[in-house]
Amino acid sequence: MTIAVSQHPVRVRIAPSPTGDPHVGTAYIGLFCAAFAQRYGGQFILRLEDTDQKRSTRLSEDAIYRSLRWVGLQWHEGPDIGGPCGPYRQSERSTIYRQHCELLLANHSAYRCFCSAERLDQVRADQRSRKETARYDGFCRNLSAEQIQQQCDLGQAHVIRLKMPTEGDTVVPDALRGAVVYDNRQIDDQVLLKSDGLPTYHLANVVDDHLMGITHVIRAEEWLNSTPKHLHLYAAFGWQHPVFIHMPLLRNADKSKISKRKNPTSLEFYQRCGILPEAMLNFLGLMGYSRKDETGADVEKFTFAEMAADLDLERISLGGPVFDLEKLRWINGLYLRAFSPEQLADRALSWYREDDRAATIAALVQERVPELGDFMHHASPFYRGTLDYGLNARFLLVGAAAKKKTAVRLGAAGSLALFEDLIRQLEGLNAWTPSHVEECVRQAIATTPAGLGDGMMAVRVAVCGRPASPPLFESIIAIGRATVLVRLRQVCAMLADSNFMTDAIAATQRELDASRAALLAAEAPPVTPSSSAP
RNA sequence: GCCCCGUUAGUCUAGCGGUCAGGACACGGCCCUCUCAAGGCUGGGACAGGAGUUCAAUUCUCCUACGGGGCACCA
Repeated sequence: MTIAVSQHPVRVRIAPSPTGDPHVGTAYIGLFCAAFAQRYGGQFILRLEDTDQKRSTRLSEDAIYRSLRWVGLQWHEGPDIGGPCGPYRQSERSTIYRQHCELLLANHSAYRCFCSAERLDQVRADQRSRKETARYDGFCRNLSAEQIQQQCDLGQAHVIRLKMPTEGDTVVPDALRGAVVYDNRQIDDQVLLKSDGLPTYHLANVVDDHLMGITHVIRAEEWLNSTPKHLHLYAAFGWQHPVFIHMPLLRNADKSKISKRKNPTSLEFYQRCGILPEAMLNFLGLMGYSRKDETGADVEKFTFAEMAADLDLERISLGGPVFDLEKLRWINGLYLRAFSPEQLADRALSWYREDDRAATIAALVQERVPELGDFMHHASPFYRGTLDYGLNARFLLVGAAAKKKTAVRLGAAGSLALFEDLIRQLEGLNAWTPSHVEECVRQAIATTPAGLGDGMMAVRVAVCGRPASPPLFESIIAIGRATVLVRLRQVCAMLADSNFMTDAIAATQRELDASRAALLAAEAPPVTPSSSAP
C-alpha cells in the first residue's frame, strides 16, 4: 500500500491536550509529522485540544511549547504563532463546532440526547452483564420533534450524538495496515457536543482537520478504533477524509502503553537531566522505524534533516516499541562523545545557563557553598534524573532516624503509603509553589504515625537522595514536578520490593567483607609455595 | 465480555518465497589501560505454535496462543 500524496500541499498536525507534563509520545508523533511535512515540502501544525475544561491548564500549555521547541520541533502554525487557519486552540473555536453541529442536526446525521449519566451507566452495565459491546442504546435517537421541543423548553441539559448506521461495515483505510473492517453494530452513537456546549475530541478533531486542510492524519494507534466514527463524520459533512496513518504506541518495559507510572514520560525530565534534544529526537526516530545507508547497512545515528530527507512511513514497523532508557542513554553518549572538547564544554555550559532555574538553584545552594568547588555537589540533585539510594538513604526513607529517640519507624508499607499519597497530591496540584507543596507534604505526613521531622526526612531523601539539602519545599519546586514525581515513583517501586532493605544490607555487607579480607591478606605472612604445590 | 491491531534474541530493528536470518543496545570473555569510561576483537542468544499454498516458507492464507489498544458528556 502506498501512502498517497496528492498534488495538494501536505499538511499534518499534532494535537496534544494541555493536561499534564509534556509527553514523549507527543514528541514521537510530532517528529514523524514534522519529518513527513518536511519530506514533502508541506506544513506542520500545532493545535491544542483543550476541550476538556476540567483538566486543561495554562501551565501545561506553556510547558508543551517549551518542550517541543526544546527537542527542536518547529511548527508553521500554532496557538503561539498564529496562522491562516486559526484559532489553533480548540477552546476558542466553540462557535465553529456548534455551527457544524447544527448542520448535522439539520441533515439528520446527528440528534439530541437527553439521557442522564445514571441511565447511561445502567445501560452499559446491563450490556456488559449480557456480554455485549457497551454502547449507547439509541434511546433518544427517534424522539419526535415535539418530544425534543418539550425537553428543550424545560431547559433540559442534553448532548448531541452522531447517528451511526445500524448495519453494514465501515472500512478504515489505514496507510500502514490496509483496510480495517468494522461492523457498524459495534460502533457507538458518539457524543459530539457535550452538555457544556463544548465538542468532544471526535467532533473537534474532524472539523478542525478539515477546516485546517489537514491531508494526512498521523496519530497514535489508540485512535484506530474511533476512526470509523470520524469517517462517518466526514461523510455526514460531505467532506473528503484525509489519509490515516496510525503509529504504533510507545511501550513500557512490560509492553503496556507507555505511562508515567512505569517510565519517565515527561520531556522536561529528560531536558533537565541532560539528554540532548538531538539525541532524544534521534532515539524517537528509532522507535518503530529504521534507516539504512546506500550500502544497505543500518544507520542508527541521524539528524532530523537526514531522517526527513528520505522518510518513508511505510517502513514503520507496527509492533509497539519499548521505550528503552538504556539505549537512549547510549545514543546520548554517542552525541556527547562526537563533540570536540570545546563543543562539549560549550554545550554543558549552555545547558546549565539556559536552564531557567539556574538563579533559583544558586540561591538555594549559596549558603552551603564555602568554595565554588562545592557548588556542583550541592546542586547536583537539581540536575539529575533518577537517583541512587544507598543503605543509609533507605533507612531514612522508612523513617528510622536512628539518632532520635522519638523516631517513628514507618516501615516500608507506611512510607509507601506516605509517598503514594504525596504523589497523588502533587499530581493534582495546579499551582506549583513552595506553599502549595508544603501543604501537600504536611497533609501526607499527617495521615501517618510519623512526626513532621521524620516524615520530612523521608520525603527529603526520596526527592534529593540525601539527608542534607536546601529547604525541602523550595527544592521540590526547583527540581520540578516531572522529576520529583519520577523519583517518588521510583522510591515507591523500591519500597514495594520485599528485598528493599535486605538487598542493600547484603551489598554493604559484601563490601565490608571484601575490605576486611583485603586488609587481612595484606597483614598475613606470604603463603609459602610448598603449601599449595605438594 | 465484545471489537480492532500486533508477534524476528531481554530490548530496538533488517528481512518484503530460496539469507550461514544481518546490525545495534544490554550481557559474558579477551585486548588496550594507573582507575573508570570509551574503543577494538569475540561469545551466547530470535523467526510464538499448528495447519495449509508452494519445488521452496521468517516472508503468503487460516486457526490457536500470547501481547497491546479501544469500548466516556477524556483526549
